[in-house]
Amino acid sequence: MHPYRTHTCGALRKENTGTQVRLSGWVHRKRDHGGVIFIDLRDHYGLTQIVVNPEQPFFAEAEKVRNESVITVTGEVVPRTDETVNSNLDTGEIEVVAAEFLIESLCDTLPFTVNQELDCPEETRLKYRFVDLRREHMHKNIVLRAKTCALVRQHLTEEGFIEYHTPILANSSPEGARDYLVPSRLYPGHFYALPQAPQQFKQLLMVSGFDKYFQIAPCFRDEDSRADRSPGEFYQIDMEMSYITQDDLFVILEKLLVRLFKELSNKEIVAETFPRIPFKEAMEKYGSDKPDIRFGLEMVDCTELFADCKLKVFSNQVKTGGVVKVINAKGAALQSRKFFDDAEKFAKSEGAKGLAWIALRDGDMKGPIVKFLSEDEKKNLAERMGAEEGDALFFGAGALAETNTLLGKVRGYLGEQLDLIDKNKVAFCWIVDFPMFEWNEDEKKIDFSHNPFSMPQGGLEALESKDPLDVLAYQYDIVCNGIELSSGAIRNHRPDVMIKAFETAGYTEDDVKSQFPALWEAFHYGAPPHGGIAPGLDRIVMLLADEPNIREVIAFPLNQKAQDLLMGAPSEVFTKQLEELHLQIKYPPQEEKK
RNA sequence: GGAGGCGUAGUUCAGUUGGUUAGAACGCCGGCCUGUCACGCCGGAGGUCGCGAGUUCGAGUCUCGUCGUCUCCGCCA
Repeated sequence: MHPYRTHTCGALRKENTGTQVRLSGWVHRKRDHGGVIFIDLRDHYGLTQIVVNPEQPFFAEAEKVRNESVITVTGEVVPRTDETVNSNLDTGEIEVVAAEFLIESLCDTLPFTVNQELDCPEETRLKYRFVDLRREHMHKNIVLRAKTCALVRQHLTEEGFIEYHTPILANSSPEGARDYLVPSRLYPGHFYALPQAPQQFKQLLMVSGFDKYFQIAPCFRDEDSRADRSPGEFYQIDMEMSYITQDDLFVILEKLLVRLFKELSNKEIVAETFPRIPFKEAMEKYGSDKPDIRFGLEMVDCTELFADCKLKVFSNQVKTGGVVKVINAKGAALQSRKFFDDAEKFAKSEGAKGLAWIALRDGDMKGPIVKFLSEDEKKNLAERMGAEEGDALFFGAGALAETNTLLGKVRGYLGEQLDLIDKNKVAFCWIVDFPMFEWNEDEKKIDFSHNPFSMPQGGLEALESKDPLDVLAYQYDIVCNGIELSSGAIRNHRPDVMIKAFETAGYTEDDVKSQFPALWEAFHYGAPPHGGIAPGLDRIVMLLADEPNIREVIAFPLNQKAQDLLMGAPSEVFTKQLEELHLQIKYPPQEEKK
């Protein structure tokens, strides 16, 4: 076997002039001038130009070698003349003149190009992921992901955290997402479940007397995918701490996230202490519990201004307990009629009955609804909204929750259409004070609105004295640019408070005991107050890399239908394997086995 | 489970009111070229227009169905 490289393809500089080197890598691009061939040789580290002269015995071989074949070249480092220096390359001041040329392995005709990143179907990219990952932006993303993990470990270790490993073969949990099950060979009819999150384990570690826990934890959920949600599996930066308040935790997480974005992206962090927005306020102002606060367009309640309005769409809502909410799109009055029509079309596509609007131009209010408004109503509206010449107002009217959500979507739409979103900024916020319970209209009962293990604000006293629907929880979300990075909570570590909370949601003490035996037991043996959070690693890397799709930051993602097109998972298994596991397959009617 | 967008060469796309042999760029194959760096020039191959049915003298184009794919809703710590 011949020796491989002495240097990488990103290493050589002018100072290396005159040395004999050996480089190995992929043929990134070839420029064949007949008399001389230039090869851009690529490896993980960079590109180096190789020169092959015609008198060499391997010249014909070099002419034939296709892009993405792997070669090893030996030769001298030669400085480039001033005119031929390539300032786009780190190694652009030199080139290597080939004296030996070895083909390590050949490349077939490619399914898509590596040296030009043209779009191609994701299906093809996933099937040839090993080629796709060679492309610069994918290669960068995966490296960025590794850097993110390294920095998380470094930072959290410096902050006194310890990384733990929790089981992958865990137990099925009754609430939450659908589990991935693993059949047990030793116990017929029994199953492990892959963890949806190491939630209970990390809480048990706190009870076990450890203090600051973290884990870059794989999580498995059998749910459908989205652009920002990978199917099947994803990673969380899972954290838990004892003796901590909500505010303590916020400071710790702010430090981590600010450091990640400062060191790994060029983006401007809008505020290093993230605004804390109560859930209710977020819904009122942004119509979302994951608002993008890189832009304004906040919704303002104008309900009472339209109590006696001639426009029935508004006044009827006011009379029947609904609301009228308004957005002031500053400077949008001069947009075309099509702009307003499109906005209404968007609102309708989201389920709105319509989208009223008013444009302030030529010193007056213009728009289809203006004729129904009195002078007083116009004046009060303009005052409430701070509306001036050049602004455009958009209206949502209806039941409170639906109007908030709908107009919130319109807000996002307008933010994009009016180009108000600065892609170079990252705006974090905390959503706090989530309600502990919510009303389940279908089943006519009170449900937990998020995590049943959150500590209610005010503890036992609040549960006993307040209307359950008014009880808030120490439950919070961290949101970045309109993407939810994580939920978290100060946990409920008191069995008495737990029983009361579960009773409120219609469960008995026995339910708690039987469904969550480990935590229930553990909390009877001295449990410290504790809390935590678990920001999604993939989503963070997605934001750092500015990728719109989470699969762009995962080396081998499943496709939308939870298939691995490269490896062929999921696949059928041998009958013997099924027998060992005491399993029999019952196919759905249309999919009889061939 | 539901809705929408898309589906034409290996890849990205064009393709007129339905009308002759479906085009371009990149890639591939062959030839020419000694300083390029998205090298250049000449030539060539490559297509079941996703699939099936229908309307029509005639369908890439219109209709219906079906499959695939992406996005969204449902679902989701």
